[in-house]
Amino acid sequence: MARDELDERKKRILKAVIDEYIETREPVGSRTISKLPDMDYSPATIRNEMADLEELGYLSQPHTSAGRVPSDKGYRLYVDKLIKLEEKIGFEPTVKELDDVKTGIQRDIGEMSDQIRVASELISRLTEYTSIAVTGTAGGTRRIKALQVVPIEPGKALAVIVLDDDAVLNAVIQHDNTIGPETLMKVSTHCNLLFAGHRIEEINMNMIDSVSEATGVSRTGLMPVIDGLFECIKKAENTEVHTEGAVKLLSHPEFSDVGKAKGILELLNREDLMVDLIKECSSSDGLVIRIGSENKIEGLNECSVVTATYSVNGVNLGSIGVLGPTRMDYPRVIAALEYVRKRLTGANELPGTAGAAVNELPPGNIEVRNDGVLSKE
Amino acid sequence: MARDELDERKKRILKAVIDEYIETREPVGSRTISKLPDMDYSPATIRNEMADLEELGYLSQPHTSAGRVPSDKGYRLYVDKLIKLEEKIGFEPTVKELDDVKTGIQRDIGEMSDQIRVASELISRLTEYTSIAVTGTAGGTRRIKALQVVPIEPGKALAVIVLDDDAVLNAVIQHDNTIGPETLMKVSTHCNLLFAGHRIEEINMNMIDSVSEATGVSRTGLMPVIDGLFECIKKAENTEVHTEGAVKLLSHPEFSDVGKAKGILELLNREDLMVDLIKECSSSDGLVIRIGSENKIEGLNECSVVTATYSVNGVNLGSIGVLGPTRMDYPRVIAALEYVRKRLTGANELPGTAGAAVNELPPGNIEVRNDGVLSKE
DNA sequence: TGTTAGCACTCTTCGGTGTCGAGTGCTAAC
DNA sequence: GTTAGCACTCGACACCGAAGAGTGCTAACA
Repeated sequence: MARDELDERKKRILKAVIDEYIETREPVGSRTISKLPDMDYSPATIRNEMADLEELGYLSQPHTSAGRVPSDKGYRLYVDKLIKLEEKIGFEPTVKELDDVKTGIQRDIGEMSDQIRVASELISRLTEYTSIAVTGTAGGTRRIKALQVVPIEPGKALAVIVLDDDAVLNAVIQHDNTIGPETLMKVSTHCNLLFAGHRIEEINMNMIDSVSEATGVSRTGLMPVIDGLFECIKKAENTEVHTEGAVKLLSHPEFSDVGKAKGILELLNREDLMVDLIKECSSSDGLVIRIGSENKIEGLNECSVVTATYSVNGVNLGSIGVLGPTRMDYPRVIAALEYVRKRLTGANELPGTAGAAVNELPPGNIEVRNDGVLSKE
Repeated sequence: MARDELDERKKRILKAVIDEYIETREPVGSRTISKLPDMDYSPATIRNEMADLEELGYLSQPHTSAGRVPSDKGYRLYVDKLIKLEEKIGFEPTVKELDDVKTGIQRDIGEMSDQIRVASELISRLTEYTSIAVTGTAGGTRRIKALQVVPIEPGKALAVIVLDDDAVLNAVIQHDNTIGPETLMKVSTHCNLLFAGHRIEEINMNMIDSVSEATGVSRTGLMPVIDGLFECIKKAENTEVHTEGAVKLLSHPEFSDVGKAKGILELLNREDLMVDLIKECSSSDGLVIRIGSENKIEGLNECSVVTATYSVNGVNLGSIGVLGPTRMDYPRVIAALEYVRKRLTGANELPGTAGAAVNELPPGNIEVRNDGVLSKE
């Protein structure tokens, strides 16, 4: 049936109901809607339309004599078709917040994951929701800029690698005591010369043999060093999960039941689940929105997650997800994630995209509508 | 008046009331106490004693016809004088838990603060309360074991320091481009020779001049390098706060009110406050217990904090605090903190104290009593 | 003198009842 | 197709009374 294609009035009413519900968290009645500006219908008409919308599955009623509440399907339509573009990007953080982005994101050296973490913190503050940052799995695509092996004491050394995105990694090397410090330095210099500019997985036996030849250290003697380098990279690849503003969940009345809140906070601590949750959504380069039961994790059925994946220079930095009740301020969350994308990309001065990033709206999920004045107070 | 010195029977009743209250969280009535084994008095007698204890400030009544609830003063006496030694140390973690200590605490190299963090996690799991780990301020007392300056690219280098407790620290050095990589290596070697074995604050102008002389780099040219070293140490000194098991707060019925829970969880996120809270208690080398209003932080008046400070080889590693409701299982918390102290000290093989640590009970706060069989089911 | 039994009293908890109001669905009129 | 009117439903809230836990006090007892 083509009945699923709503007419304009139904869409307007649905949007009004959802906007209202997002704001008040009260089931909204026909009278409330009919009183809105630019809503020129009587409560009775609205009632009929709302009954239709309920039949179609976009709204539901907590009990017979209550107003209507959006269903997951309703929210889906809302984020896909009903939110206007301006609502999404008409949004600017305060000066203070901008400063934070600068000091946080623009620091030019150090762990790249710091950037995502700071961004996550910012997003949590901007949206007043919990944000989850997942970094990592970028190691494979990054190149070695410099490396050094630092002798610590007999049998112990420290491998230090600087990657091309200025991340500094180190790992301890335990070697049998046959290599003296001077030799180790020579190994270090040669490895640096040979490996710089390459990705870690490009290191091959030829290179190792060449180092072996130049330094007089046997292949097996070199292995602990090579292992140390790999361990560095492994550290960088290790996905890190960072949650920001978890307590904010408690501000939302949907979690005023401690048991419920506890359940979700416990899920937040399950790093494996969070990685799945965020990563699963990060295939696309845009925003992905998961509403209520669309989340596969049990216990998140009353939550929505909006995820954005960030990459700079083609390097995947990580993803940030915003977690809140399904009754979430979607426009604001989308705006915040896109805003930070712009900053993050701009801060790293990727030529050609820095300024344009804000216009890169998520593909597919969002569509611009220019009809009726669906303004929201 | 010497009335504050309670007779044996009052103490027994007080302890019974507190034990009972800790277990059930119900105001405890005279009948309940009189039914306990080894409590050979009628409810009426108990009632009289309880009335006295209330008058003395050790108990209080939520309302006229309710049972009694311990006051902060009551808990104070409880932890100071009433808990038996066996209750405190008769406690062993499971095999799984022991493994965790081993893999976590015994890792022989890396950031020392990891140890405290793992210990904190363990304590939270053992006690089912929230634990707060504060590390740091140890940098000043640690010595440099090895250091290295790694050239990264023109104008940029990386300072790496290994301290005598095997902590590895690094910081980025930005220098004007007058020092070439070879010279930098020479500087590195000379600094390593001169500074190894010293504490960072022992580095003086004489040493720097000596490096300057040997390498031909001017004093001012060397300063960025020295600054980088200091920055490393600053990183180590930077107190880090790590909270474990914050969600567990929500398990306790005293925080079933979301507002209350939120308030405390927000406090937990305030690193500055947590550092104050934990550090303030860490002057002594034993356990410090702060009950309810004894905590200076407003909003923690219904909580107790038990803090232990850990040091190995005279080096202060940090402190761990356990945060829970005043109705906390003090014996268990004390046991857990002492148990971990033993492990932490043992793991680092401090001769002479490893085995004895468990007997080092906190000075002053705890006293052994051998009277009446105050057994607890 | 210390202990205990008995009893009246207090105060919370909880289930039941009644009212109020918001909101609906339906019908009939416009 | 829209709207006014009206009966109906159902949750929220306040009120009431019974039940029960626990107390303080008094008087009797060892």
